[in-house]
Amino acid sequence: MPAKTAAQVVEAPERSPLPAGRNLLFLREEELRLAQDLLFFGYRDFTAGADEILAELGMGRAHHRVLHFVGRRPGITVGDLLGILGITKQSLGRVLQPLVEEGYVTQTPGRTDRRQRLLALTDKGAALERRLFERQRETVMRAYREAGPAAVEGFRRVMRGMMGEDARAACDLLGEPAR
Amino acid sequence: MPAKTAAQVVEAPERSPLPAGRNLLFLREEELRLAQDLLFFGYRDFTAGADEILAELGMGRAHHRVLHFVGRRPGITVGDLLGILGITKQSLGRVLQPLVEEGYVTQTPGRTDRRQRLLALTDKGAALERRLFERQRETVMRAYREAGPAAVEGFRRVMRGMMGEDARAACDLLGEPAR
DNA sequence: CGGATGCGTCAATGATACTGACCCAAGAGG
DNA sequence: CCTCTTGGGTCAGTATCATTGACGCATCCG
Repeated sequence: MPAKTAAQVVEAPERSPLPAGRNLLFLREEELRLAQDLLFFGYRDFTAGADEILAELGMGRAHHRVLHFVGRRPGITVGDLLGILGITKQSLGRVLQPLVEEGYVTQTPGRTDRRQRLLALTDKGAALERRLFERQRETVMRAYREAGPAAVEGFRRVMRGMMGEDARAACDLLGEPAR
Repeated sequence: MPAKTAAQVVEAPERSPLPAGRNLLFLREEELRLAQDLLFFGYRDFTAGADEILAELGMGRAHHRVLHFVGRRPGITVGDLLGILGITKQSLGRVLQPLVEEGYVTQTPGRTDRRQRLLALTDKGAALERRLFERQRETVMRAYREAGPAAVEGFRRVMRGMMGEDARAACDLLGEPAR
């Protein structure tokens, strides 16, 4: 990952009578309105495909999130998963319990601390997660292909910039090599 | 069943230090996993600030969406708003009715078609919408400033690419000059 | 007139989230 | 051994956001 801080100030004033320097310091109203629209529609359509699959199985988006993050960090503790999802123990329990009962997720006691229940995907769980992943891959790959590699890097930087400190740390951890 | 045809369609001209073959597939998978993480955390934190304000007023995200899109297209019909939001009449009614009763939104009969109820924000509604807007502006402005103008353009292209046809059309309409 | 359209509303259901309280088992420290 | 804390599960109640199906009403239109 190139950690370039190249902030190109040279920006063509497309449809704006404002000077370029001001664009950097003052986010014009219409730009933010557009961002709101993009996030609303984009996020909705990003999740739409996976939602269909989940609905067939009587699951919701929350189940997918559990499958995703458990798949990303096998052996994660319940407490860490709660921190990532930002929900309460009870909310997680309502989703996690069926996933365990139906054989998508395993719970194994921690070696050093046997109070912990380390979570991992079963083959069945990994298969479902992959199915959901592939569906979303179509959506994201199309967007990436249309937008081009440079746009993808920009997308990542902006999305990351909207995250708070906690989310950034959690996101960084998820991207690291095997724990 | 990987017929070699699919694997060989990979674009050749890229002479970057990127590894090829399996590693390329691995990178793509990791890229998409990262995209999933970014969208989850980014969208959540993007809406978090406005959600706090809404919670104080006993409202939810759905109320904000109505205020946003009605403010964006004053005089919009109920049917058009339903199309944009992608929800049912009943779901909208449960949110819209309180907004009208509490004086955030007005309903006025259409001039040409008196069956229509054209929606618009009152001063009170516009003030609340602006309050929510300013809160989100802080989040997005910080992200835009950190990422730079080129990244912002990339972000827009990618988000737009993830939208379906309907959402793109709706999004384009919203960005057009005053109807 | 009769059908289609725009809108509101009824009832029932489900997914996702919350708070507060309580319990159990296991680690940590006196 | 005996508390205190921590990781985890669970119960009860509540709220928001969404669904489907059906019905009513006013209005537009051929």
